[in-house]
Order: sequence, then structure tokens, then C-alpha cells
Amino acid sequence: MNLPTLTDVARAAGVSYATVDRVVNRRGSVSEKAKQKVNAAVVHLGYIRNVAAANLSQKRTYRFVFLLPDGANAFFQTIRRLIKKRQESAENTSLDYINVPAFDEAALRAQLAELRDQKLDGIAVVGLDAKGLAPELAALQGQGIPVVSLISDLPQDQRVAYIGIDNIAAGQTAARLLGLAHGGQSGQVQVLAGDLAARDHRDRLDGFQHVIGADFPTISLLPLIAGRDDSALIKQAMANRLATHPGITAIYSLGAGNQGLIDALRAQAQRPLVAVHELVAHARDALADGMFHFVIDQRPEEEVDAVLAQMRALIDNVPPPPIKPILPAIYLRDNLPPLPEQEPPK
Amino acid sequence: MNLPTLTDVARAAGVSYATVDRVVNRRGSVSEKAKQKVNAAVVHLGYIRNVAAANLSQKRTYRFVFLLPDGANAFFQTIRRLIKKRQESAENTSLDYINVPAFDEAALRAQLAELRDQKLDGIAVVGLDAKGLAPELAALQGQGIPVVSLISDLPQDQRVAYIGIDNIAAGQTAARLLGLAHGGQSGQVQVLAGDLAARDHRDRLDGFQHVIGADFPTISLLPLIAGRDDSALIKQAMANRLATHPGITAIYSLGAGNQGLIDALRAQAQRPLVAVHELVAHARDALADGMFHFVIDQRPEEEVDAVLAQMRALIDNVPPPPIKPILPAIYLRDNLPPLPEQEPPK
DNA sequence: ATGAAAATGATAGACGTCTATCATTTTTCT
DNA sequence: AGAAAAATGATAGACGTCTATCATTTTCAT
Repeated sequence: MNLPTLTDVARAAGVSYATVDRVVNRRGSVSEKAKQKVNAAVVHLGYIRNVAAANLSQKRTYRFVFLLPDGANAFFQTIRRLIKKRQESAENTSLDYINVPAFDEAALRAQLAELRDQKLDGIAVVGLDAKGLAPELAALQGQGIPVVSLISDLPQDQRVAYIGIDNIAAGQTAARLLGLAHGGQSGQVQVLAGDLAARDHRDRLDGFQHVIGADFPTISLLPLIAGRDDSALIKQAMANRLATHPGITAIYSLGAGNQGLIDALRAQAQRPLVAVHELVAHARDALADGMFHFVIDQRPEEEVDAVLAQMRALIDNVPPPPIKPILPAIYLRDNLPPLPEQEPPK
Repeated sequence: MNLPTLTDVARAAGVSYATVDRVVNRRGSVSEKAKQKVNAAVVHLGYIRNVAAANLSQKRTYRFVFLLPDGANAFFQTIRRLIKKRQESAENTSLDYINVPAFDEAALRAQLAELRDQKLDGIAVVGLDAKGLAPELAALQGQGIPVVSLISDLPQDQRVAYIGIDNIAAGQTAARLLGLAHGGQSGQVQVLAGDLAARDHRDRLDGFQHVIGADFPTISLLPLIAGRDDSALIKQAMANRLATHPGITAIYSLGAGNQGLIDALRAQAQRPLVAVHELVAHARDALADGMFHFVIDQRPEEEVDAVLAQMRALIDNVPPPPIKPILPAIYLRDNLPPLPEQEPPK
């Protein structure tokens, strides 16, 4: 009738509660035989640990830290805001983030080393394609502190899970949206990247090129512009390109710094189709204005939640944490989500 | 440091634990003065009830029932599957669904009446645009059983919340996707509805017509086909229409029964742009095949979760349940989510 | 077979809330 | 003032898990 408790398991296994406890909480001093009896009983009864009761008894608080790239990047501002928000409504979880210089391996490494001594229950890192992090990451995992990569992956053996979108799929999606919007006519597409050293940017570009090449043969790609996610740089480069190539029919910006793109577009009459990533404030406005046509968003809220869920599951040691990949959302001006309420500054 | 407990509240209010309990759990026999002292202390300390502990102590189980339209409709099959899935992983919740004849006011009414006598904690109903349900719904709410409308709304005063997408936005989104995909060229669009008596179908049509009319003046709409969500009917009607109107450039199917549409399309060479609703198996296949181009999905998983969250919050009497509107997702062949694992029949 | 080490059992207290009971105090009415 | 009614206090037990302690039994090596 009711869910079985540990006492039920003990009875079924023919051992004492203490022994069951030693098995399920890995306290050692249990014979192989007893361990098997207990595990069999667990399976047989379908015992599921009552996490609520467990946390109650322990007054457990999870301590999680996010390592995020420093800077004005609007997307990560959103992530920071979300973390703060979750912190407030968190029952027994303490959430923090630490800003680390962007794309700086040494700094990230130092930060990871520092975290090793603090008693943490989990770390989420925005991955970096760098070899030098391996020892620090290994040391953390060795201490039982799980590391999850967020948004941009780390090598598989250096993290327990990756939370983020499939960036190849994102690039493909962008390609198909822009491709279909040519209505079968030919066109010239300008791709705007941040830095191809970043894994996510590379993946998006690969996906994009592949779909354009395979399914839209009448569309050609102009040479890539690498804008380093820097608005000023992007503005200038795009202004030039638009001036010299009046035949541009579409733009795909797969990185950040799109304010620069908006500025460049505003300065002239041509209105190509535009697809960008991340629904941040200026992208939202540009979408509503009709300046942008598609925004592909990785839904930071879901990502943050997924990180927390993953880490909790890992720590609670419960069955395989649901590894539901996060799909990029496609926004048009018609399906914009309501703005999150702004917190009035006190 | 730690979160305040009821004992802390009692101390701060200068009353006994028993009195605090009488206040927060509304047991009566408390003077107005005491009530105020307690409430003040609650606010002052920022007390938040520990729901885990509360449920633990009560061994509370929530009993929720979903009333779903009967029939083969693939979308509702998905909902049913999701409910079963949630049931399995539910800690202290019992979930059931009852199939009711579709679009049948009398049957739904009878079912609601029957549920009144069963001790339930919440009901989710797929709304119907019918006057006759009001007394039954009112009676349920009077007994403290909250009713939530799902997918298709009920009049505002007859339910405590609506969980579902904004169907006007969904129709607008479909219009813009198809409109943009004309690449500025003119076209003829065929809209395929189920039954305009259903609120969600009407809303989608309104949104669609509005955006086409406002932003794509070179696109014209052919007379609507009402297929009653019936595959056979739809197949026939569409086959006719395609034969008589070879100039059709796009099709928007805003209801169910799309297998019929697929059959009609397969029977001939013309390949118009197609947007449909709900990512069910055949839509998924058609998308992968290139037969469909856009699928707008209301993400049933999120809807089911939102229903449960709403109801739990209502019952736990916790602060305003987060009323996050559910956005329709747009799927292309490139961003299809992984298939849920099929359960092997035992 | 003796002692040390390993394994097991029994059990109490804590976590925060809910429910229930009984005793005591305060208020209200005549 | 005195009795009835209302309000309050005190407190114990339950929910399921974790942690800790101490006593007892079993296993193993010599």
C-alpha cells in the first residue's frame, strides 16, 4: 500500500535497520552476503529513498557554485539573475557564482584550485577548450565534488554531465529557417561568429554550413566575419560588408555582441533576413521592430534548473538523473515570452 | 541563520506552539489579537512552511484526476502516457485520468458530478465552451476542490487557472513562419481547422489571419476546410482542394488528424509548405521526410507538470503559484527532441 | 581454542510539522 | 459573582531518515 521504508527493507532482508543503513549509506563494515540481501530486498520491494525525510533529518544544505565568464555579455547577466532568483526560493540550497575572466585558462584554473578547499557539493563551469584544466578537475572529482559543464562542454572525462543545447542542431535550425525564408530564390548569406576557438561557435557554424550546403544549393556563403563577440568590432565589420555587398539576403550571427549588428543595420536601408542567438533585451527589441527575424535561444532558465537537478541527483545518489537534452527555442516576434519582472532597485 | 520554524514563530509572537498551529492551520478558537500577533511574527521572521516536513508528518497524498477527451487523438495519447509516467515517479501523489467523450457537454457534466463525491484534491479538465458546466464546477470549487483548465480554457470564473499555450500567438507564429518562407513572393494558403466551436481552434485561426493580413499582403487565403480532426475526412477534402487549386503554396493545419493530410499530399507531386500542430509520431516522421516544414507544439510535458505544480501550490496554500505561460515550441527537422523511450509491453 | 577484528543488532535523538488530548486560564453573559 | 463558553498552553506521538553509541555475536588468524 504505502511506499516501503527502510524498516520494511530490513525486515524483508532479515537484518537489522542498522545494517540496512550501513549498506545504503555506504558506511562499511558489512559482509558481502548482507549487502546482497539488502540490495535484493531493496529491488524486490521497490524501495525509494524518501528524499524529503532524508533532508529533514540532516538539515542538509547543498552548496553549489557556478563559474561564469566575466563581462557585460547580456546572456550571462541573465544567468546571474536566474541564479540569484533560484537562491531565494531554494529550500536548502546555497547558490553562488564566481566571475572568471572570459576565455582565460590560467584564471579558471586558479579559481578551480581555490575551490578545492572549500566544502562544496558541486560546481558548474562554462567549459573551455583547454588541456590545462584536467588536473584541477580531476582533483575536484577525486574529492567527490562533481563538476558539470554548462553551455560549452568540457572533454567528456573531465565532467560528469554537460548541460546545454546541441549547438550543431542549433546551427542547422538557423540554416533551415533562413534557407526556407528565401522561398526558393537564390541568396547570399553572411555568417558572423565570435571566436571559432569556442566549441559552441564551431558547432553552430558546422551545422549551419552543412544544411545550407545540402538543402539550399542556390544560397552562397560570404566569407565569415569573426567579431570576437565585441559590439564595436562587429558594427564596423558589418557596416563595411553591407556596403561592399549590397546583395546580402540574410545574416546569421551565431555569437554575442549583436548590438553592433543592430547599429550597422540601422545605418542603412537594406533589410536582410537576420537570425541571431539568445533572447536578450536588445535582440528582443530588434525582433519586435522587425529588424531581426529569428532568435534562437538556449533557454537559460531551463539550463540553470537542469544543472541544479543534476547536481542534487548526483549527491542524493538517486537513480539516473534525467538527462533530457535542452532544445534551443525558436522565437519570432509573435511568440515572445513575457518579460521577467524587473526587480526594482531598492 | 537557519530558517525559522513554527516554534520560533511562537516564541516571537509570545504565544504557545499550539496557538500558532491553530492560526496557520485555521483550526479556529483563536482570538483576533492572537491571530494578529502570530501573523505579524510570521511576516517579521519570514517564516516559510517546510512543505517536506509537513507532508512527512501527514503522509499526505494528493489525489488528482485529469478529464481527457476520449478517442485516438495522438496528442491526448501522449498526455495519457505522460500522466502515467509522472504517476510512477510521484512521491506522494496519485494521478488518474478519466476519458470522457470528446466535445460532449452532457457526458463531461455527468462525470464532474460523479467526481464530487470522491475525495479529490484537484481536477484538470480540457475545457469546453459550454454554459451547462457552471453549476458542477461551482459545486466542486465550493467543496474546496480546485479545477484547472488544460489546453482549452473554461470561462475565467469557473476555474482557478488555465494551463496551456496562447493559441492566438501560436496562430500568429504559424503565419509568420509560412509568410517568411514565401520569400516575398505571392502565394495561396490553405487553412485546415478541426472545429471552430473549439476555442483553441478559433484563436489560432484569428492569430493566423491577422498576421497574414497585416504583414503578408501578397498572400491570399483559400476558403477554410473544417475537417473535424478526422483523418479520413481531411484526406478527402484536401485531395480535392489540391486537385482543383494547383497554385497552393502553403498549408496550415491547426487541428488534429494530420495523417489524412499526409496521405493527401503523398498522393500527388506538389509540395507546398506545411505547418501543423503537435509533434506526434506521424508529424515527426513527416517533418523528417521533408513533407512538413514546421510543427508547432504545445509541449505536453510542460503542461502536465504545470498542472501538477499549480495544484500542489493551491493545496499547500503557498505563495502565488508561478503562472508562467507555456510557449508553443517550433520544431524543424533539425531540432527534433529525442524520442521518449518506448516502454516495452510486458 | 583463544583473542582480536569484523560484523551485526538495538536503540535513542534529531529534523519540522501535524494531530490530538487534557489541563488551565481568560472572557462573556446573566 | 458565578457558571458556561472560549481561548490558550503543554505536551506526546507520528512521519522516514540519518547519526551515533554501545552491546553482542560471528569470523578469522594463530
